[in-house]
Formats: sequence, structure tokens, C-alpha cells
Amino acid sequence: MKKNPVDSRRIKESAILEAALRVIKKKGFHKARMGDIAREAGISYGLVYHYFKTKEDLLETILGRWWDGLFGLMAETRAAGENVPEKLRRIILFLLDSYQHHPNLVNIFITEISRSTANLTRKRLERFKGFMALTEEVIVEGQTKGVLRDDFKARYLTYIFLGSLEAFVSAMVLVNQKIKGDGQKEKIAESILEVFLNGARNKKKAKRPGA
Amino acid sequence: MKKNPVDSRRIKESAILEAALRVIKKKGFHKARMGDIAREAGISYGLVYHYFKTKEDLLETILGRWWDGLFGLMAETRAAGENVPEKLRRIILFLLDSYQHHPNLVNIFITEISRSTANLTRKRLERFKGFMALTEEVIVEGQTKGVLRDDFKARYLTYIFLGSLEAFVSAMVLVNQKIKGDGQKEKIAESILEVFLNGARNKKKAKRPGA
Amino acid sequence: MKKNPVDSRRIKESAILEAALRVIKKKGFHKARMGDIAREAGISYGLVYHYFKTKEDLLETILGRWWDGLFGLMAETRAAGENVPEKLRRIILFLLDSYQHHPNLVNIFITEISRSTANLTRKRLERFKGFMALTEEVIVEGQTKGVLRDDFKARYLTYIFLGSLEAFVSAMVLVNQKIKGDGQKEKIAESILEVFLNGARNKKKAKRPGA
Amino acid sequence: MKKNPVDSRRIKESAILEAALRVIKKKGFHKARMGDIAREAGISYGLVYHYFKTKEDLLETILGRWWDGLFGLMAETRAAGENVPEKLRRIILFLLDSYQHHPNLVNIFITEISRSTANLTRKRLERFKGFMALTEEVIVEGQTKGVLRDDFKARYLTYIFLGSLEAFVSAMVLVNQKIKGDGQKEKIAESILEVFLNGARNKKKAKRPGA
DNA sequence: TATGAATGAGGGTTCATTCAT
DNA sequence: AATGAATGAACCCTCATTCAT
Repeated sequence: MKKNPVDSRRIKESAILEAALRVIKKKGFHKARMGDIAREAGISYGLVYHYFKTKEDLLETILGRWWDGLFGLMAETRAAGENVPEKLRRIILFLLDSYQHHPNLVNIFITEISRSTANLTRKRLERFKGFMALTEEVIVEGQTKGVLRDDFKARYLTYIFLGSLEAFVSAMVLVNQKIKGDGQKEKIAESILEVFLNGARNKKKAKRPGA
Repeated sequence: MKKNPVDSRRIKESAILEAALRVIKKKGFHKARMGDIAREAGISYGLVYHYFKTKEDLLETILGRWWDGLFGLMAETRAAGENVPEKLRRIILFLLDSYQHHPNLVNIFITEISRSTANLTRKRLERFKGFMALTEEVIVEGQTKGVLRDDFKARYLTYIFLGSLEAFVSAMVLVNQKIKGDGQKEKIAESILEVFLNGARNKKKAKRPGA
Repeated sequence: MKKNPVDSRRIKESAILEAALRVIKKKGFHKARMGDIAREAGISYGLVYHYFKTKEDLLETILGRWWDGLFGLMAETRAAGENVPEKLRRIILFLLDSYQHHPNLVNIFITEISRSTANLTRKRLERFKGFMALTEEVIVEGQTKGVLRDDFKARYLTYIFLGSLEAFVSAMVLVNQKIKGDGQKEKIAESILEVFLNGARNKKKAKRPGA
Repeated sequence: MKKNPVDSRRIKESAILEAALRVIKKKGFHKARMGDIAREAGISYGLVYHYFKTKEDLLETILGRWWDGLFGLMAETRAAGENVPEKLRRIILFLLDSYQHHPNLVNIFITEISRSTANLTRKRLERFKGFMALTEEVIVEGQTKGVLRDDFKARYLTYIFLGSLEAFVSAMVLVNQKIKGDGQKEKIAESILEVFLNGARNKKKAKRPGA
């Protein structure tokens, strides 16, 4: 029984990508050498180039996977006839899910792309803005349906929503914290959504002495 | 009348730092060459080394300025006997102020440091965590005084607060948006604080009979 | 009926050599990659190594064909009891013939070998000098028999003869000019020989009273 | 007395160019490594790049010098109201002169450019054709004035003329022959011109037994 | 203080060649 | 005979840093 050469290729590609994820996470994209990646993948130097045209191509492939997942989710979310809070929860869970299963991928997305102008190509910026726009769409829907307050620009609320979410994941990335099981994940999602919707103010004992 | 040599040195150093800010903003720290910075500052690149030991030192000095300001603020904030929302507003305004007056500095802080593991030294991580801890202190104070809800970890609320804030500034950085005057700045600060405290949910149409 | 395996081998070898000729002509020997040659021949690049030990071996084989033909001609020429101008015409026609039927081969000979020290091995230099010597032999014969002037070194006349010839072919190679039929070929040969023998000076208007 | 920095730069550039000439002559352009050139020039690796942008730039500069000289000569030749044989002699002498004083330069011109398609850029081809055209102009003038036979295309005579000349120099290049003094140079020039004008046929004893 | 020539380690990429299948 | 995955030496170029002036 021979191995299917196409599968074999896929497997090797994935192995290289995984190795790249580990190395880039550790050293950053710039300081990650192709030799490091090859060694990490347990293959020779030149073989990386058999599968990926350039180092940049490697990053692009990695990011492509991320974006494919993210835009896929946004399409599903749009299609599903759920209410707005449920849609927002989906977005939160996608990021947390991604982080749970591919922490290196999320790390790289956050450290190398979402903030770094150094690696920001036009294509990447467009994708980024595209994702922002889709999120804003949900926020606008919420405002239109009266679920979300409309005394602030949708754009502002979008920033705040995604900012909270990203800060969470970033912080976990920064301190290498793992998500322990689905329970914790749900709890975090709940916190983010709840605070975004209802705020951090304590409503029960709302008497502020110095107010 | 000769110029004071110490002042003269300061002036030149600042000129180099400003040039560095512009170049790093444009190309990212890694791709910013010492030659670029020297040319931007209008001096020979050998001279940069008279004022700064290494390229890394340049970045360190730039970041030092940022952190000095931030920790100075946090000290003031701590000292001032204000209530918690006021303290939070101070933090927000410091970031927006910084961005207003030194957009490049904030940009670099956000793109090169707050997210990139590549340039993350132990020292930087410590400062970062230190700032987080000071912010969390304010949050805890809010929970203790009953101003902020305590059904979530203070750590979570801190993430959400700083995340919203950072997302705002980052987004402005990303699209090169300028803050037009203090009015807009106050308004943005108000939005962030208001949503953080009271949430994005529309309370007018909520089923609150006694509203 | 199976194909004769030896013939089969020959056919494949030739296919590779032809492909190599085309690629080397287009990109030069150095820039011609084994992969290019394989693709041009419609086979995998590993297979090239079944037929030719190295890239160098490929070139050697190509050149060998050329030299075999050339030395074969020179032997014939020597054997044939023709007069000197006839012998010179033979040499000219051989080159033009070769160019007519194997322009790529002649191109490579001229661009990669006859001039480039880069690809000049001892063996190649020897063959080159050998050909020069054989040509010079004809020239000397001409001088001895009183057909060619002997107020110049035979070596000089040889240079001039081969130089004219080579320049013609080179120029055609350079501009990718095709030889259109035997007529044009004969005419070119005639021009070269005529000018070599009688010079470019216009004798009609020359003051030769007894003309 | 300080050295003029501009002069100093010129001197260093020339030193590098001379080193490059030697190395390229020995190994061919392709096999000449920048490291070889640096070592040959007695300087560090990186310094070559201080003076020349790329390896290609080095070659371009070398060739530029050659072409500048050649086109300069052609302009002078055109301007001088000499007769056609004198003009042809000038062209011959320029090449022989160049070879006498810069044998490596001529070698590279001949081996890397005049024949190699590998290094043939559009710009180079244009210059080459330009030189051919200028030479042809002289030939046409000769035909018009009745000095040269007009029963052959001017283009053909041009090939033959330049071919003879080039073959001479090439042959000397190939066997590393030096031109010993101006006397030999004049003699060679005379030979080439004489044979080109009057042919190789022995007119004195023009009786060819087998004719 | 100021210049920019000089250094050289480092890294991305290419490609001839080998080898397992 | 045939494929193409695998290897790794080689080489161009960049650029932070040093140094002579």
C-alpha cells in the first residue's frame, strides 16, 4: 500500500507549517530563520523551499489559514438567524477556540499582524479591515434592532468589543496561559459578552459615596 | 554666547529620537535602518552612535520616555484621592493625550512592544506587567468600594478595560486618524468609560418598569 | 515488437540534448537549470541524471558532437586533393551548414565556448587550438603553393579568415537570422571567401592600367 | 595636506574595478565571487557594496568605461575628415590599444559580452548594435566614395572587417599573448587592414596550377 | 562633535546532485 | 526507466557597528 503522494505532500506541508508556527512564536517572524524552521521540522534546509516559495510565502500561508477560518465563521454567523448577542458570542468563541487549539497561530496573528506595521501588506490590511467591517455590521444590526445603545457610533462600539476580546487573548498569549477546558472558555466568553453588554458598574449597590 | 553644551546635547538627542520615531513608525523597528534614521535627522549615521550606544538603546530610550510618563501618571493617580471612575478616566486620557501629541510614540509602543514577542525583553515584559498591575489595583479598589461588579475576576475586568482602550488607539493608529482637538478626545474618553461602566446594551428599551 | 532498448536510449538522449540546446541557447549555460532542461524535454529532472552524469557532462556531449563533425570535415578536407580556395570554402560551408541545421548548437559553441574562459577546460582549449592548427595548415599550404601571400604570418591570415567567418555566423546568431536555403548559404560563403582572397578594395576604379 | 575625498573615492573605485577585471578574467563573470574581488582588492567584503550597488553594477561600470572609450573614438573618427582606410585603421588601433593597456577589460568585453547571450541585456545589445552601425557607416562611406567594392552588402563587409579584428584580439586573449610595443601593434593593424582591403591572394605569382 | 569609509557576521535563496520508491 | 522528494554547499546582499580622520 503506497502512500498517496498528495496526502504525503499535505502532511509534510503541515509539518513545516507547525514547525514554523513554533519557531515564529518563539522568536518572532523576523528573527525566525529558515534554518530554524527546517531544523524544528526535522528536515533539510532546502526542503522548506520545495514546499514554500519564500519565507514570506510561509507566513502568508499561515495567515491564510487563519483568515479562512475567521471569514468562514463570519459567513456562518451572518447566515444563522440568531440574535445579536448570540452572534457576538460566536465571534468571541471563535477566537477563544482558535487560541485553545492553535495558540501559536493566534499568537502570530496578534503579534505579527494585527498590530505590526512592519509586516502589514496591503492585502493584509484589507483583510483586517474586512473583518472589522463584518463585526461592525453585527453591531449596527444590534443598534437597529434596539438591542444596543445608539448614542455611540457603531464604529466605537466595535472597537470596544473587539478590543476587549483581543486584550483577553493577547494577555493569555503574553503570559502563555492555557485555556483549561471548555468550561473556562465559556466563562471567559460570558464575562466578555456580559461586560460588553451590561458594563462593569455594580448595579446592585449603586450608591457611590463620593458621587 | 555659546550654547550650553548639555542643552545642545539634549537637543540633538531629541532630534534623533524624533527622527527615529518617524522612521520606525513608517517601516517598523526591524526594517528601520540606522542610516534611515540618520538621514531623517539630517546627520551622518556615525553620529547616531555618539548619542546612542546601539539601535536597541535607541528603542529603549524611546520606550523609557513612554513608561516614565505612564508610571508618573499612575503614581499621581494613586496619590490623588479621586474616585475610581475618575482614575480610570485619567488612564484613558493619558493614552489619548499621548497619542494626540506623540502619535508616533504611541504607534511604536503599540506595534512594536505591546504585542510583539520579537522585541519583548524581560525588562519590557516586567514594565508591561507592572502597568497592568497598577491598573488592576484601581479595578480592585472599585470592586472593594462597591463601584464595580465583583462577580468577575479583577483581572478580567482589567483586560476588558485596557483592551477597549488600546483597540481605540490602535485603530486610530492603523488608519492614521488624528484626534481633532480636546473636544473629540473628551468624547472618546467618555464613550470608552461609559461603555465600560454601563455596557453597550440599550437600557431605554429594556424591560425596566421604573425607568 | 519491442523497441530496441539501445535505440530507445539514443532517442531519449537526443531528446534531452535537443532540449538542452534550446534552453542553453535561451539562457546561457550557467543560467540553464537542469530542471529547465528536463521540463523542456518533457521528463522529470531526476531522469536527466540517468542519461548524463552531470550538467557538465551534458555540455561536453553537446560539444563533442560539434567537434566530431568539425574534425571529421577537416580530415576529409585534408584527404581530398582539392586546391586551397576549395578547402577554405569547405570550412566555411561546414560552419554555415551547421548553423543552418543546428543553429542552437552553433550558438552555444560560439557563445559558451569559443569565447568564454569561464567554461574553458584544458580539453576544450586543446580542441580549439587543434582546429586552429588544422586551418593554419591549409593556409600554410596556400602560401607554399603561392596561392596566398606570404608577406604575413600564416597565423595572422588564419585569424583573419576564421574571424571573418565567425563574425558572420555570430552576427546571424545574435540577431537570430535564419539562412534561407542553400542559395543564400552559397552566396555568403562566396562573399567571405572572395573578400578574404581579394580584399574589400574596389579594383575597378583602382589605377591599374593593365586591367 | 588631506587627501581629496572625491579623489580618494575614485582611487578606491578604480582599485576595485581593476581587481574585478582580474578576477572576472580568470574565472568568468559568473564564477567570480564578490568575496574573490574583495580579497583581490585587499578590502573587506562589504566595502565593495559601498562603492557598487550590486555585482551587476560592477560589470555595468566596467563595460561603461569600455563603451565610453569606443563611442568616443567613433565620434572623433566621424569628425576627422580622414579617408576611409584611415578611419578603419583608427578602429583597429583603438581595439589593439585597449588590449595593450587593458587586456583584462578587452578580455571581459569579448568573453562576457560580445558573444554571451547569458549576460546580454537589452541595453548591452543596443550598444553593440550601435557600434556595428557606426562601423557600417564607415564602410558605406567607402563604398559610396568608390574606395570599397560595392558588389557586397555593406553589412557583409562590416562583419568581415570586425570579425577579422575581433578574431585577432580574441586569439591573443585566449593564449594570453601580450602586444610587445607599438611596433608590433602597428604591424598587426597593417596586416588586418591590408588583408581586408587587398585580400589574402598572392597577386605576384597569380598562376594557380589547378585553376 | 562629526563624517562616512570599513568591517564581517548573518540570512534568504538557488540549484546541482543524490536517493528512496 | 522514471519520479520528485531531499540534501546542503554556495553566494549575493544587508546592515549594525567600529574606526580613522
